Amino acid sequence: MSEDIQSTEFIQIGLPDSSILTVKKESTVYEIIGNIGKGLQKAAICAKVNDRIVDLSHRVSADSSLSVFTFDSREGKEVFWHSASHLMAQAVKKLFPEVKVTIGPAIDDGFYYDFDKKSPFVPEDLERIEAEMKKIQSEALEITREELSKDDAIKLFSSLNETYKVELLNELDTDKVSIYRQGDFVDMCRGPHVPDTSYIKFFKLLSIAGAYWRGDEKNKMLQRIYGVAFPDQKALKSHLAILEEAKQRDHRKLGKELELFSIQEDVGPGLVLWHPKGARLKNIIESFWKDEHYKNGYEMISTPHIGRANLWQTSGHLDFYNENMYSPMDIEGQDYYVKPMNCPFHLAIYKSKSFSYRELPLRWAELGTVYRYERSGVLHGLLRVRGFTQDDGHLICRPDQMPEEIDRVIDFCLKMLKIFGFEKFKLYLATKPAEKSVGDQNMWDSATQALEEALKRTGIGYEVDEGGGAFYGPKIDIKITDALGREWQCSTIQFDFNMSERFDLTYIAQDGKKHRPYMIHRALLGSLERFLGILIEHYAGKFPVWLAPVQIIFINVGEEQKDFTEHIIDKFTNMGIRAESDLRDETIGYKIRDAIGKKVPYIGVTGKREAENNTVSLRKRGEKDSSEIKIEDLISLIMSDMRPE
RNA sequence: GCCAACGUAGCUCAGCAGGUAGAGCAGCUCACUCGUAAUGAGCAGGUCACCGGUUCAAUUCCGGUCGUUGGCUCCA
Repeated sequence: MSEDIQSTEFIQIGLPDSSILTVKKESTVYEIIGNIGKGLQKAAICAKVNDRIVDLSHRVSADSSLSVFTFDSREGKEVFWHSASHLMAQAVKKLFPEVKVTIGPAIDDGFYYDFDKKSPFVPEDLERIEAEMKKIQSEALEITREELSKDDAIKLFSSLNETYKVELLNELDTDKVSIYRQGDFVDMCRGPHVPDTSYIKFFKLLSIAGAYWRGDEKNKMLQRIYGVAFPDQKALKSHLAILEEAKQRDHRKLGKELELFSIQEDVGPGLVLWHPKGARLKNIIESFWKDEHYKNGYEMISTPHIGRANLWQTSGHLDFYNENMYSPMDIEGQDYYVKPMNCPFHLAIYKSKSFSYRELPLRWAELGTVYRYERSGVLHGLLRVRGFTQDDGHLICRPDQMPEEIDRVIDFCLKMLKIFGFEKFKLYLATKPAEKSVGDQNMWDSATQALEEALKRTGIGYEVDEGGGAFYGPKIDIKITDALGREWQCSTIQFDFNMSERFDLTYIAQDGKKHRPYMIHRALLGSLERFLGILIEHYAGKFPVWLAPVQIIFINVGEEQKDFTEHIIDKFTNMGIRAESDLRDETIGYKIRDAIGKKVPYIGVTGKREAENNTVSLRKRGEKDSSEIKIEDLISLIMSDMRPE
């Protein structure tokens, strides 16, 4: 090559900090990163070259932009975990050659791989697989990408008897596919991947589960293995610690320990029994909820648990929600159904008189207990039950009032959730379901648009959940993030053109004619059962004073202070403070320990000194030291925390 | 509903190559009267989820049912 064209052998790489790096043409991404820094080169997992995420072995042949992803980025994690799933698949194929591989993606907090295996994996298999993975990891097998034609790929995977891969290939409409090899393992995969198996240093296989091929219950059930992996030991350990912490906070465990609720076989799965302390908690939330609703312009209404078939026919539930409803009961020859939703009753109230445009908007709310058939396998503590109390509400308004009503309800909702200690939210716009929906397309379009505009006005940002709407309309769902960073959906704001049609709702407008109002269903906490389950885990059972079923436990030091302690309890109880005493003939250390286990905000010790001074020795939750406080001061301390904010 | 695991005292869990069960905690009684995370002793507590089969004998083995758990599908 002559001197004068040498310049064309170099290309320019633009970095995110807008600096330019000049490198040799056909350099690998890995080499280029080496020019940025050795540390980054070592930590790099994949990179984005001109908006395409590529392997580090990717050769760059023209001027490009480049950004590097380490494990700390979402992209880096995804590639890392995806490679971990391949490592696991390779180990499984080695140990169980007869197994067919299917797919193995990264998920939010780890990865899985689905295998078709005749006899399911047993827990001991996980250890063997982990050991094999360790071996392959230490061999540092290079992970290489190849591109080949679809036909060649089909031939390849047919020869390997990987029928699932062949099935996937047959459905691809591209001509060229990529495969990745590591040692003797080959998988069809878009990639990218880490450069070699040594990257996947620290991992743990967590669980085995059945999963349908392609997520369709009509298909064969495959064997799924879940795992996590990290580039360093500390991260793995802290991840496992979070899993352990989640176990400790499990609302089913705490619900039992703190005597909040039970779900019993003889009563029925998915049916919650609220014990005194749990009912206390639930009642506190309910009365707070009612107060807030009155303050925010709502009226409370109250409706029955069952209704005649006619009602459910009119509402469309018998046609569209039947699989979630329980069989009817016969009352004097008429079919009655237990309610799966409250709305038909609310609309029946609306129908009972005629409304002027001046009376709108109506905001009606009810803590209505509904019953839905849930398949046995989906029940889960308080988070998924068959009977639950919705914090339901319906807004009926004129079309011109609609945007403001949606704004108001979103605002109300976020305020409410913040009061319960949730700070992070995600908003979703759920659009028309592909199958099973009512109402014409225009209605769907305009309703969806109205919700979307309201979402935009929040300024929080939102995602679209395509096809996630209810059969009767599009909706906004709000997800909260709890203390452990887990997301939960509670709130839902659902547009409903359909129900007002079906019930023929009208109001008299200024023109003296009947017009159709708009209707919104909304639940802020969702289901009280689920919300309480989430709250228990969010607070790890250590409820703030205003929610704590027991706010203070008094412990007497000796027999002589029994009367004094009982006198205090009476006083506190009269003030509406939730106080208990432990007057047992036990050592104070024992009773303190017991009270700490109950996670109450305050423990008050009453001994000789306190009885003489009319004080209490106050020990706050989480603190080891205590301090003497006057009874009156203690009362005002607790009283000042009786309401949130 | 599907795949897998599990179901023993109020709770957490041992145990049983088949001979009707044991611990700790909680409970009760007694003694101790105690100053901030377990005082000591004693007592009581179980149709080993339920139904059926094999067996001289089943908590143990086999089958079914119910329930729970981890997922899948579905969802507040």
